[in-house]
Amino acid sequence: MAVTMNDVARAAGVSLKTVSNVLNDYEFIRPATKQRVQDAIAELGYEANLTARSLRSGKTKMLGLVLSDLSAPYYAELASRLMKAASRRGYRVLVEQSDAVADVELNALQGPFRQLTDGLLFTPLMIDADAIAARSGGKPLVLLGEHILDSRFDLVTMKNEEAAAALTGHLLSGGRRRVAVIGAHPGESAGSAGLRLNGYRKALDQAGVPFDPALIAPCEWRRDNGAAAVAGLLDQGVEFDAVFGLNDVLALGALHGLLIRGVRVPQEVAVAGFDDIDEARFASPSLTTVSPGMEEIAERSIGLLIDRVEGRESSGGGVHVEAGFRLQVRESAP
Amino acid sequence: MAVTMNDVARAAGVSLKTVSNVLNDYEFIRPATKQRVQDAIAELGYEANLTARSLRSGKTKMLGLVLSDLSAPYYAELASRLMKAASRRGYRVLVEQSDAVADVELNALQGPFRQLTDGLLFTPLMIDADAIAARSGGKPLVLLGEHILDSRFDLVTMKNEEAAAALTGHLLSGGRRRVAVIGAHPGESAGSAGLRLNGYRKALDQAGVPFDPALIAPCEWRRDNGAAAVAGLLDQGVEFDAVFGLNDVLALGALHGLLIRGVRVPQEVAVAGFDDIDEARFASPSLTTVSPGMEEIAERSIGLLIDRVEGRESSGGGVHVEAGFRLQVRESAP
DNA sequence: GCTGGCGTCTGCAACGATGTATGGCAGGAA
DNA sequence: TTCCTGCCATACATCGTTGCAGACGCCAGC
Repeated sequence: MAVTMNDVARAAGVSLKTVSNVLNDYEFIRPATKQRVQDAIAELGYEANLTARSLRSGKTKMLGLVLSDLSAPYYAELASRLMKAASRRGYRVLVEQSDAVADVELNALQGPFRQLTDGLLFTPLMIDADAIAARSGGKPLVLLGEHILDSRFDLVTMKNEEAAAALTGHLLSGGRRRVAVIGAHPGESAGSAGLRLNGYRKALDQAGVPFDPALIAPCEWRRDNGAAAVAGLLDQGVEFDAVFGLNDVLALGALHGLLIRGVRVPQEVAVAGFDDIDEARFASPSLTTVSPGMEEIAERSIGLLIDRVEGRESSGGGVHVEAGFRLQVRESAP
Repeated sequence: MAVTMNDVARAAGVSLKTVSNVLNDYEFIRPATKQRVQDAIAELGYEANLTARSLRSGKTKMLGLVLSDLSAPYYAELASRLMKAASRRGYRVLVEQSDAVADVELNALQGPFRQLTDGLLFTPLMIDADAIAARSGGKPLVLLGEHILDSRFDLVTMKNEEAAAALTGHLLSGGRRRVAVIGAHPGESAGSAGLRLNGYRKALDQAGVPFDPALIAPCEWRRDNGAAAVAGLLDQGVEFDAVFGLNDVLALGALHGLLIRGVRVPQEVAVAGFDDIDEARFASPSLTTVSPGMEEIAERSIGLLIDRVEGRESSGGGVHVEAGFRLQVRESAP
């Protein structure tokens, strides 16, 4: 059997509760007593039973993270950073993959997963604000990403529109005039795809370059779709001198698709992405992209969530954080 | 407050324990009683309190996964698959990143992390078998990877040596004679690097090609090191007509490094990797590599661990599983 | 010398579930 | 009838911790 607080109490010649008080930094304990208890703890190798503590206190010191797929590089990096940020503050992160399935997202909000965690970081993809509001009980919830913009919820996001505009502006200032966009989600305005497309259009307007719907290729954000999309454009005879992949894996897929077809990058077509995943630096040619300040996103969202969990942040309305971004100009679009 | 079993019992007009019995599929319950209880559960929206259940039963239905860095593509994909495999069997996975720091690895074996989980999947990098044996308490433990080969422990691994030999054989049969190896770990024989290097040497021997130490570039398995290593070889004037990156990110880094220096792949130098991460298919040129049967690794290791946890597998000695592999021939080394 | 307050420590109950032991009530065997 | 056995349900203790209320001793103040 494991050593319990009772064993420690007996060994130190104090009551159970005094041991508990020592462990919880209760103020009024004589230094001598405290020392005796700590010695007993060390001697017996006592470790607090986290399950019992959770049952009693109602806190698990775990935070939930819901995202579609941990194997996507952007999410993998984000998860890694979030876990480190949480760890620094004494929390663990429990990850749930939704596979972008609505039912899974709903269950993560209220099922056993929620019960195991003190607060939730949630990337909603398939469900809307009302569904979230209806399901999410009293526990703290911070949304990640941009699919929901609702004053009821805390949200940590990036400057999608500005960053996309800056990136498009960079392409235009390099003399490109026909910038294809890959990965649009038609009809969506609040999601990353919609916002980034908005930024693209704004940059075109500002430069006086006409918008051509033929240049917009809709698809899901998967690597192979990037390659397929440029192949489609080439096959349809659509002329373009630059490609803006709405995220990096799309752009990298597009890069691959172009090179396969013998199109030179960046001489004939420039390619740019969004996210600045590790891989972007080491592609050939290396990928021009936007760095979304992931470290800031991780730090701020964990900070905000823990503040809520521990009752430090209690402003009623949803707090809205926008992390900064940085243009990473590399070989694919100098 | 949340609904408890007591509320359900009252609503159904039965005792607390009867509700518990219904939930745990106890055999002798009258169908009518069972129905009444289930109705009450549905009506009140009762959900079992997992923390209380854990405290009482001593099981958490969580498995621990210790790896160095979740943002490495190989680990991200592995973690994703492990989580799905666990989920199918009613378990969750709690991930701990060790950053390849010995202390963190040791603490994962015995600290609070261990307490939160019913069993552990562990990728040891910095600590040896004796350290593991000394720290790991009575709970089930399955090792992943190849740094430890000890009959005391269960181990799920891949056929590193055979696969590396097959890959090297492929390069040789394509007419290459000077195959550089990137990512060796000098002095290591049991780890992935050592085993893969062994396979390389065996394939050379079998083909009667002499081994040249000048072709072996030691470095840590990071993307940038791949590029740096080929640059180093080129600068030193070492001649080579193929590069074997001991994992894919090294190979991709090398690919990048070669292309930057104007070396044509595969015309002048062939490049091959190991792991078959998603990115390998979409590199330019696409990367020849070895697919290590990750799905099988995930399935077998989770299966083995849960068998241990639930007491189905109780053979004393360590079970040793080797997943199959497949050569993925692509453009970088046709 | 009594009261009041402060510092220090203690006992009891409770968190919400499950294991053990046991108690009824049938119905069949002795 | 009596005893036993099989089915169904219950009461109580228990897992290891923390919150609450209070007890105890000591000193200051009057």
